[in-house]
Amino acid sequence: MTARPTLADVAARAGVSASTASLAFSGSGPVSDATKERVLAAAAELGYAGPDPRARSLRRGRSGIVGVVLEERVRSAFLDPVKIRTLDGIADGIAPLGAALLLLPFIGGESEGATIEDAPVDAVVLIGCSPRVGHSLEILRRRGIPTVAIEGGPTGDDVPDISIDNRDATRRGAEHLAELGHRDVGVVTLAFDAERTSGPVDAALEARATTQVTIERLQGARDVFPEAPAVAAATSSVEDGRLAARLLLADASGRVLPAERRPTAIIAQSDLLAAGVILAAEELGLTVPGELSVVGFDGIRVDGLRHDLTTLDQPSTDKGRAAGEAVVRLLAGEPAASLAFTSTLHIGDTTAPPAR
Amino acid sequence: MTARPTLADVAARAGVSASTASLAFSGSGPVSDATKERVLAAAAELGYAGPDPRARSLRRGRSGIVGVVLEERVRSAFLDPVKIRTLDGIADGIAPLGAALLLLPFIGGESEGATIEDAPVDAVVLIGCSPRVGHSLEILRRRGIPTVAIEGGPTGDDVPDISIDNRDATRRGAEHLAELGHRDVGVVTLAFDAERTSGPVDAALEARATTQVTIERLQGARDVFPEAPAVAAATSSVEDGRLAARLLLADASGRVLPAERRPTAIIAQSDLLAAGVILAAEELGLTVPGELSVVGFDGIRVDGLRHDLTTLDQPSTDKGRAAGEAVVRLLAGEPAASLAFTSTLHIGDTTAPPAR
DNA sequence: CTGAAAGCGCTTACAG
DNA sequence: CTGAAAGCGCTTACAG
Repeated sequence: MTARPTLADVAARAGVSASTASLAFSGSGPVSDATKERVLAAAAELGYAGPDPRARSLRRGRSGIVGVVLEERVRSAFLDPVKIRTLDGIADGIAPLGAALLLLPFIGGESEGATIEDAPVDAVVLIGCSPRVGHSLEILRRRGIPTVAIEGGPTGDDVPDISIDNRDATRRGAEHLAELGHRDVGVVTLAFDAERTSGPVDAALEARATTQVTIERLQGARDVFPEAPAVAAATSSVEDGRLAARLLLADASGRVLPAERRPTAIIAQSDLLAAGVILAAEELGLTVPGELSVVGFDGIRVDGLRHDLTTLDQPSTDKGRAAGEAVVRLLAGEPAASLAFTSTLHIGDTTAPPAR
Repeated sequence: MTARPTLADVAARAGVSASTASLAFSGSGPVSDATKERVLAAAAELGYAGPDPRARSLRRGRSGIVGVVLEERVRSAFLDPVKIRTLDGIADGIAPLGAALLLLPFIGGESEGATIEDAPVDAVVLIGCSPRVGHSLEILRRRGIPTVAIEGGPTGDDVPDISIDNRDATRRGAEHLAELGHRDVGVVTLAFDAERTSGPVDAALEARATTQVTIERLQGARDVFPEAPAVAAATSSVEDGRLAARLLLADASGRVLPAERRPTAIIAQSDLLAAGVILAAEELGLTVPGELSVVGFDGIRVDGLRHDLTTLDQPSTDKGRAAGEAVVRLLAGEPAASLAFTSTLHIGDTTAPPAR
């Protein structure tokens, strides 16, 4: 026979009923050792590799798969170390489920295929806030799929949101600079909108902002330095941090500004951006922290950075793990609450009193 | 009613048969507009979100999911830009399928849950070679799941393997150095074994090597410089590249070796390692390429690196896309052949004639 | 400890 | 264009 063998074939060959054969595989019922052995032997002879997961998941009502909705395509999502850690935490958090992670493209992409609209998932984790989170939530609610958001903004009572103290944490970083004596402080921000507009931040850009995290962290900086000029970076990367910093430290022709016309410190909204700021400073002949203090955000180790960055250490993995644990709870029919984590100010060697 | 509505409920409410309701949703048969509308209206009233993917996949015999087997846990896998690009290419290649990607942990990890042994996948892509690839292939063969390997080494006729010219490409990079006049060349390699042993490479380490890529690239370097000393890095990262390079450029106390006792060029087996080599050189006061030439491998843009790295540009995304396309072909019942891509030597500004 | 029966929710030939 | 029927492959109460 060329068709793949089924449990019925195995049962027939072993001379038992399908029910008994099923029990022999799942181990969830009493089967005599002798029978079990006979079933397994028959399976081996037939080349039967175990119960079909599709049939099992229909029957059990569970697929054993947890979906993760990424904001962008795979490539861009995994360029961000924080997102990777979060994903790793999710994998950890759902470990008791023994479920695998299904990468789901953000709806709105033209992917006709598996989306949150029809993927065989038992639960979904939404990563990152976005104007379209609302729409995703609606679809998932309708499908009755338990959902957890990470930094999803307001989600409603049925969807736990796992977040961090973006504003408070940034404020603490800013206060650290203020205590060192800094008065002229610039900010290098993450993107504000889906178009990832880069360059000096003005009221118009702030008004059309859709990225909660960027706004909250900017507010934290402004809580201490209300007049701080800000420059938006297109992506969270060293290179874009470098470009943004040059707008704060150099003139149009790329020459370093005189000391009284440039900030003595820069608050970057991510560690990758901060690494770019440091790079820009050093290229312009400015020492860090002597002539420029730099504060980051995230607490990742930037590969290749030779500084101990002063930063707000956020628990990315914990965030993911908490989301995973919330999924486990929801699937067990238990309530799962929203949760806000606290970031820790790590004082490294990139901040010091200003030279003047 | 509190239970989730089914297609039968919708059909009943619309006053049609289940078959017709099914057709209204799938669009794969002739249904009058009026009937279709009635069905959709009934679905809306009942809050029916569409056919259950589990039932559909059982009936159709397809789940719409392609599994990707990673060598390690999520975190480590996504630290490697080449792997991310490959994944992105796979997503691209299987796009016609409209299938989603399921991240499967390498078997052998203790994950009890969804593995290649029982995940509801239509096909699987194995990324990266490893001693355990053989075992994975056996399981997948038994399950009758079409499989494609990327750099999987010898896989057998039924499993297409997508690879690149690791040895030839590296040899071309080495020849470029030879033509520039280099005679004393060192190599910084990727890991040889699962334990990721780092440090000077000796015969014993080479003998127990399990990573095909590392071996092939080392052979390519030895084709031109048979005596080249090699140092293994634990991971493909800037930091580990820096540490390995120091073993070739400095003495035990960290002082730079005299010119006649250190290589004039280093071949690194990845661009991240090459960036680390450059970093080490600059920290030791050596100029690149004046006092040290550096060749990388991969052709990724290393975030923050201010050099135009001389490297072997490998088509990572194409590799992934080809694997995805092979999956599409296998699922269509067509044959899919193994494929070897060619890398291109990109001559940047990190190689020059040796000073002496 | 084992078996007969029902059914998970859908799709697909097959008639009409 | 629409409906009745069978069945995808399994698991789970329920009897015995």
